[in-house]
Amino acid sequence: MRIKNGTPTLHDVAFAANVSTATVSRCLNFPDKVSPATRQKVSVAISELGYLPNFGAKVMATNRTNTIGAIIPTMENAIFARGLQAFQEELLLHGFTLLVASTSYRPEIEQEQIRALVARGADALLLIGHERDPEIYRFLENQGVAALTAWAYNSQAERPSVGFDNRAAMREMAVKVIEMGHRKLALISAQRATNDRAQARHSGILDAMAENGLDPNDLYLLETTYGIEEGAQAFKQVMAANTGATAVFCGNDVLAVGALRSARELNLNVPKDVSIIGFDDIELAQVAYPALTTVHVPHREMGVFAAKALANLIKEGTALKSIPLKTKLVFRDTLAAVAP
Amino acid sequence: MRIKNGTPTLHDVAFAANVSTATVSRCLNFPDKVSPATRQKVSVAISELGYLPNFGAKVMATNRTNTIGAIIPTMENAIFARGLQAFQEELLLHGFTLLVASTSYRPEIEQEQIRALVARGADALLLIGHERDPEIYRFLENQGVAALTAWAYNSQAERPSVGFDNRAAMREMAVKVIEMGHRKLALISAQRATNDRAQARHSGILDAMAENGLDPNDLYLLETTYGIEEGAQAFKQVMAANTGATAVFCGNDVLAVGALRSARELNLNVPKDVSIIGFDDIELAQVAYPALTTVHVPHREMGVFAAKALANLIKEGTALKSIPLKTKLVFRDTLAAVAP
DNA sequence: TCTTACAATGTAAGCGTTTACATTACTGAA
DNA sequence: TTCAGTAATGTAAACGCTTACATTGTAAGA
Repeated sequence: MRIKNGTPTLHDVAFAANVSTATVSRCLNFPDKVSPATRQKVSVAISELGYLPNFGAKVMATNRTNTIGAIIPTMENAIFARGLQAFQEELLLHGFTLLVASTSYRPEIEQEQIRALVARGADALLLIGHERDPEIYRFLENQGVAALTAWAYNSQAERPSVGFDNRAAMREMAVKVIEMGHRKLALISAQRATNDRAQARHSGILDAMAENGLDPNDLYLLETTYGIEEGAQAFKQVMAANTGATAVFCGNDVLAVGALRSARELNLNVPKDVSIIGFDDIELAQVAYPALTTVHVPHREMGVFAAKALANLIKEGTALKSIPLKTKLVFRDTLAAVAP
Repeated sequence: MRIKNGTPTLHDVAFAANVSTATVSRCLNFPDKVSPATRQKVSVAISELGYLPNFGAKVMATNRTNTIGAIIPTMENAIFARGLQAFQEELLLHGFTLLVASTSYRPEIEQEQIRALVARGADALLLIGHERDPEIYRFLENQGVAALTAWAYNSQAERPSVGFDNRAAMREMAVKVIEMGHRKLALISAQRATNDRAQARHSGILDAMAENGLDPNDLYLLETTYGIEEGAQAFKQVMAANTGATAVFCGNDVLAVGALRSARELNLNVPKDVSIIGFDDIELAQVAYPALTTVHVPHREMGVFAAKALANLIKEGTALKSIPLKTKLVFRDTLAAVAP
């Protein structure tokens, strides 16, 4: 049997090294199951032929792609970009490759993408947030594809997740804000209907208000989409609404930075006239002027943990379990006590 | 023949629909080659069985994964995150999935990743920058995997790329700066040895200086790695060097924002005492205070074009060709004429 | 009515691995 | 020596799809 024409196959290597295909395969996958002499012969043949195992054949035979899919809203959001980067780096350490899809925060697209990545042979999936059609979970189960949720942790959720408690984190921040004398609050939130993190953050503020005997109506709520410009617009609306809010929470740093810009345009002094609070602690928060008070979220850590959990699941069969991560309030220059 | 046990296969569908496997396959891949009646029968069988084509078998039979790999320095850099996001979105429109790997700007890791993605069956690759070991290009050719370069365009480069002329863009900016009276310049650059974009930007400044009869020694050059902190450090060094530089170019906006922070700490007024110029025009540039003068790069556009080119190559065989994109100077608040 | 052409479908041969099982080659103990 | 036990290797059967080629069915033209 000669080398036919195109790329060399296992057979070609076996022929060249004068061994069987099984031995070559073993050399590649279980080197210590083969005698050193044979190993040597085979590796010479491999490099001489420039052999590279055929991916499809391997997948077909093992039913594994060593690929893990991640489905996130968008990489343009630094929090996901950072987490995904860490996720990918850790995956690499375990011999996995990352398949990426994005949803633009649209649930129906997410469904589609989940199916697409499963069809592409993803061995497991990383998803963002808990909330989704139960049917899709059934689908994943049927296909035998595990999914881990990130960027959200909820002790009540029955599905494994690695993340933090959005509600508790925001509550903690709100308690501080209220302690500083703020009584009229505002929240510029992301769309809560399709985003359980946004929902939780809102609830967190309400929790803190209730604890301190504030009327929930003293929180002026406004929803908008993601973006600096959107935050800027929303802030102007908040101010125009004239609710007397002295502290404006923002669902994330990007919105907060937009709000900050509007405040400057409105000639409002931050934090003297109004306090602005972000969430996430991305680079933007430090760079903004004044530097943003915000909630620090361990994005990289989340990615690393998620990758480890998924890799261990696939390689060792270690069951997924939820991992709660800690957030931290970071006080910079946009929050001050309310003037007496 | 019954459904064996686990997941249903083409055979099972064929059996259930009472047709041959070939017909089922055609229903899936060339629906119009099949009569409507059969199509109906088959699709009923498919949904009843919950059939999903086996990825490995498909790959093996077609020798295509419909997967395209991208190898970038890091997603944490907003310019790549944004471009990659656009790339992925466009890929999806063409039925491809994105495989992501990152290099942390390390050439040896890039090599590894190129091989890894090819081994993982990527139909084509997106790479950043031209400079790399010729051997790896030979490898790609042998494997029949096309590669397109992005984030760099160089009319002399023999390989196809979609991007912009870093050198010309920086030259254009430097010409403006010099016109404003700046005679002593500084550049906080990324590592040029492993980054042809950084190299080109440096050359661009030198070009402008030569055109205007400035001595190349009047450019104080400092190399550092990527990061706000790094930019801040570097700026302090530049000032400490006491070269009399009145305009400090930065290899990218992130470094520039760091420089800006240091300027504030040093009680230097930007742009009165010193001008700072960035590159990329990411969100940070608008948010920084004062807002950064920089070179706008069409990152999303680049991703979209790259995806289109690669998709057309794989589906239609359209040869890759280089696409030059335009940059734009954006003047904000960190550049001013030198005081007379 | 009989061709002819073409549309619809079926048959079966790959595609290149992995791996259970069979075989052969060694080693050390009796 | 011989034999048992183990280490090294070989044989060949999957894995589930696509597709070239063969066959059958159908409509139009003579």
